[in-house]
Amino acid sequence: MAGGRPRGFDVDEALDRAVEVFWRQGYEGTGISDLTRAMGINPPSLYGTFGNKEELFRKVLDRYTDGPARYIREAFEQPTARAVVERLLHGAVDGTTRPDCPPGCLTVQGGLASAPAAEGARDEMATRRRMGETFLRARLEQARIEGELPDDVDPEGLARYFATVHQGIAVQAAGGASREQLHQTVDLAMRVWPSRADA
Amino acid sequence: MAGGRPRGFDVDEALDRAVEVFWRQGYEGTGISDLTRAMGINPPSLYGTFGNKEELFRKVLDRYTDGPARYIREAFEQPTARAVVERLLHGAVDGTTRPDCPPGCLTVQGGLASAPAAEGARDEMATRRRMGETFLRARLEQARIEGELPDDVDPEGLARYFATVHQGIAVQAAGGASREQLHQTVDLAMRVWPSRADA
DNA sequence: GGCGTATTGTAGTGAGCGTTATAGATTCTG
DNA sequence: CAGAATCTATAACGCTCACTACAATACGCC
Repeated sequence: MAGGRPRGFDVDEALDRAVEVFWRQGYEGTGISDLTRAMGINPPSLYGTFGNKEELFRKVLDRYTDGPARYIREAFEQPTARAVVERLLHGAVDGTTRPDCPPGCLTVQGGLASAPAAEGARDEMATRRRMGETFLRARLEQARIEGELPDDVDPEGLARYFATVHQGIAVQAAGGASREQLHQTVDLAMRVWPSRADA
Repeated sequence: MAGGRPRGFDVDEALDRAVEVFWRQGYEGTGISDLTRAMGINPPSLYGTFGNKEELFRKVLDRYTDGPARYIREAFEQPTARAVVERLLHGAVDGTTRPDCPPGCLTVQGGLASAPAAEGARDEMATRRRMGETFLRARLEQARIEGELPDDVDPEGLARYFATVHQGIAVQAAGGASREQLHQTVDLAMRVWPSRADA
């Protein structure tokens, strides 16, 4: 086993550049030349290191989950279910309106419709969106068991509502809505949270 | 002025086919060959009749507004602002989950991120999304003046909230959510509607 | 130093993109 | 029927797409 010529670029740094390009232009709107230019490498380096466009995109999604979309995992560390949801939605607002990043959410931008050739990437994005909703639903079920939520609340329906708001925020941000405006929207959305008086 | 050879296809019928293709595959995911195949015509007929891809897409958006998205205009015919919003959101659920059409909303699918070349189409979709929100805001302002809404309500913020839910529904539908599930989501979202007791 | 190995830049692959030149077909006018 | 006008199909345009052969380069190991 020998050494071989060392890689001339930092993999994570290159991934960060790729995240931004896919984020701004979507999967289908991004060409390999856009990526190589932003990453500062040539096509053979890209293919040698990341496989192909779709595999690179999956690695970009992972990097996105651990980076700009870290707020999702962090939200679930909150002590109460209500705090989890508040943190999730307000975090989404901050994450989709960062001045140094494209507006919107990587897993939504261009992940709704696509040519058959991009089906793999589209399905991957849909799966990741569903995962967040599933986690939230489990957290709400736990909250009902623990008494934080009334018994007559439907955790699945409530989780879907908040997921809908979450994704709506991404569309709003992509359309140019401001951070302040969307934080206000989240405050409104939180009014749906069931109070014990409701039941 | 002479007659010339008559057109061998129905323009509106061809537009309907184009609507469905763009709806399913997005603007960038749709090739001219996809369109000509679905419309049953050849490229010169497409270009002679509709201009080019972007002009065709604008005509497709118009046709979509008068067809599958008719519910938006119709919602504003309701007598009260609350009924307008209810009709708007429940109409959106039905429109984005039609069994005979692609799931989701044409003005959202692929309208969030794109290559610079598709900027025109993207801007057009963003503008149309904003229009609905602006109309709704005006209707809510009117409702406050007429006393249907309390004075301390912010029509702009409330309109943005419902627009967020509206667009979130489109993402949910594109991801496979069912009609029943989303109608339930709308019922939850409507709980934000301000009651006079709130103020 | 020489060998094996991994990464590099250059250049190019076939396929598909949006678009159009060209010529034949079909209509109305005179 | 002659001629102008319009739409048609075939075929191709230049360009970009995702992807890769190839040969040169830079390392660890013996």
